[in-house]
Amino acid sequence: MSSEASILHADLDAFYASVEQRDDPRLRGRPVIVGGGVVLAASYEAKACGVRTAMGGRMARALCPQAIVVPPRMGAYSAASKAVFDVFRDTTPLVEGLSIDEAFLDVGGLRKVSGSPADIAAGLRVAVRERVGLAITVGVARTKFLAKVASGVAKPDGLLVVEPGRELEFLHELPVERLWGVGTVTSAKLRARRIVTVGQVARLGEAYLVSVLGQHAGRHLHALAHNHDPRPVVVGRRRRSMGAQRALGRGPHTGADLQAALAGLVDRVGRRMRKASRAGRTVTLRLRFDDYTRATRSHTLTRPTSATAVLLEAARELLAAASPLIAERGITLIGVAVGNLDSQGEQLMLPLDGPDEGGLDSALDAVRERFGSAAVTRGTLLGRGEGFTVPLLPD
DNA sequence: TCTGGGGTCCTAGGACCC
DNA sequence: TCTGGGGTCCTAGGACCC
Repeated sequence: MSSEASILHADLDAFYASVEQRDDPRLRGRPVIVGGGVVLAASYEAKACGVRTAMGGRMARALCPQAIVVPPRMGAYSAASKAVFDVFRDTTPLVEGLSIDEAFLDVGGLRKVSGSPADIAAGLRVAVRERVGLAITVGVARTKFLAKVASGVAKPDGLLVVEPGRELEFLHELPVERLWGVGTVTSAKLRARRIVTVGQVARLGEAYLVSVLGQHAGRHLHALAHNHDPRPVVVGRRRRSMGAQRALGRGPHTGADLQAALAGLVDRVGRRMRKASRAGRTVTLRLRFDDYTRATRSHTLTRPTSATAVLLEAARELLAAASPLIAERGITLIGVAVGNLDSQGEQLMLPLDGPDEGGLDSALDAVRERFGSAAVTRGTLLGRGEGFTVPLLPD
């Protein structure tokens, strides 16, 4: 680990709501809630009334009757996100995106060019404000984990540098919920044992934490409480699954309703996969029931695909197998996800007339005819046998 | 507080192979 | 006839994050 605090965690404040306030001056300085049924984002003015992300819309309006509720504009948010990430990448090539509105930046080794990490972080905040018109909070520390904790503490519109000499002092005062990976369940387990602060966690043995929280969570928490986090900033992380889901509300829902919803979801996922040139093998059906219990059912195909028809067939079989459960408990949410994502496009086996080059070329021509000339080049051929396996990069 | 839509990672058992 | 240890893949569930 570097001896210098040179990892930045940059996090846009109340992202969706801030984009709305940026784009509509009438919303500035006023409580704004994005999303009607459920709160997707709340401006700081709305948060001051007690409105929280994922809260039901009815409750949010009760807490904050003067709030302005606007529908989400996902296109505007992803455009804003792109612009912000451009600013990040102009700062350092070592950018690891975590979500639409946050990223880690490693600025180690840039001191001579760009100044100290604290200077770089301050400059980043100014650049995001000037170029994109949004407020961003930055935490700076030696580890990713501590940088993330620091930005959480510094919100909103803040900057906090945790110097190496003061790390444990900073960390140990904090409530355990500040630790990345401690959610409601872990927090409740710890609080039941009168463990409330990170400092208290740090005084516990690893074996004890493992006995309470399990192997991974126990070790993880032990390490974090001592600020041990060797994870580097990783560039170019790829998505591992793609999914879509839809809340259905309380029933009754007919079989035809469910089939239609399923087809719509698979169509959406398939489109997104093809657009991203990804193919996947594992189809997972997600269900949530009237009593808020959940179930998943999955099936792994022999070959990766992004073809809607193939994915839908697998999803339908999973749904059919789950129908007794649905009849028993009542369904309120249905989702489909495709995992085991391949970096290649969909692969197609091409039969070959003969082993000669002419056979190859005519096979390629056949593919180009079907999928467009950009779909495949000779350099993309994978193997030779009965034919060729061609990674398709569909439109 | 009665819950949307998008993800990540881990655990654990069973099948299967050597 | 009874029996190892190790590894990988699949499935289902769960915790957590924004």
